Amino acid sequence: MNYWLMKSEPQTFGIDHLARAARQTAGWDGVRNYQARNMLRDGFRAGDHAFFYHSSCPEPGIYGVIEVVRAGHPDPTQFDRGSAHYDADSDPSDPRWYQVEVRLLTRFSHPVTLATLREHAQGALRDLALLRRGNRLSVMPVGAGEWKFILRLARDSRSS
DNA sequence: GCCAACGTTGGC
DNA sequence: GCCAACGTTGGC
Repeated sequence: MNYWLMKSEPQTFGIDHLARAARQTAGWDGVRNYQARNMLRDGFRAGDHAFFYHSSCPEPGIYGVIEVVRAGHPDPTQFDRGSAHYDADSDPSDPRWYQVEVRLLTRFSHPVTLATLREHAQGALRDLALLRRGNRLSVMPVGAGEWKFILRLARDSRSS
């Protein structure tokens, strides 16, 4: 099983949206970055887990855990003229953009904030892609050790 | 709203 | 292929 971190702006699609979705499942669409696309297409497997990260909001951080229920497949919004993510240059016979389908597993009662993650930037989370300077990837891998460590932070913040 | 950092575009 | 201009991301 692989571990990931997936970013979204809660104004657009946050963990509450996923919680209210049918079967608490949704396509993670709209990713328009080639490096992220490659991970969605080639790296994600059904059964993988991911942190749901909220960006560009009052309290950036990890708000819960989601599970990949369907591996990479073409993102339908690229062919939808009405979509903000429509891509006129994408060829249906050779789609350019991919999505995965995710299901909500756990919503943390308190988020693991970016500030908390940064407290460990020199320690257990020194290799976390999220904390790398200038990182703008919306999808990124998380190591097994980092995963466990962050889950522990979530548990600790719950009891505080 | 500001700004740093990065990706993409397009002229050459 | 280079690189300047531009657009986007995302924290603050």
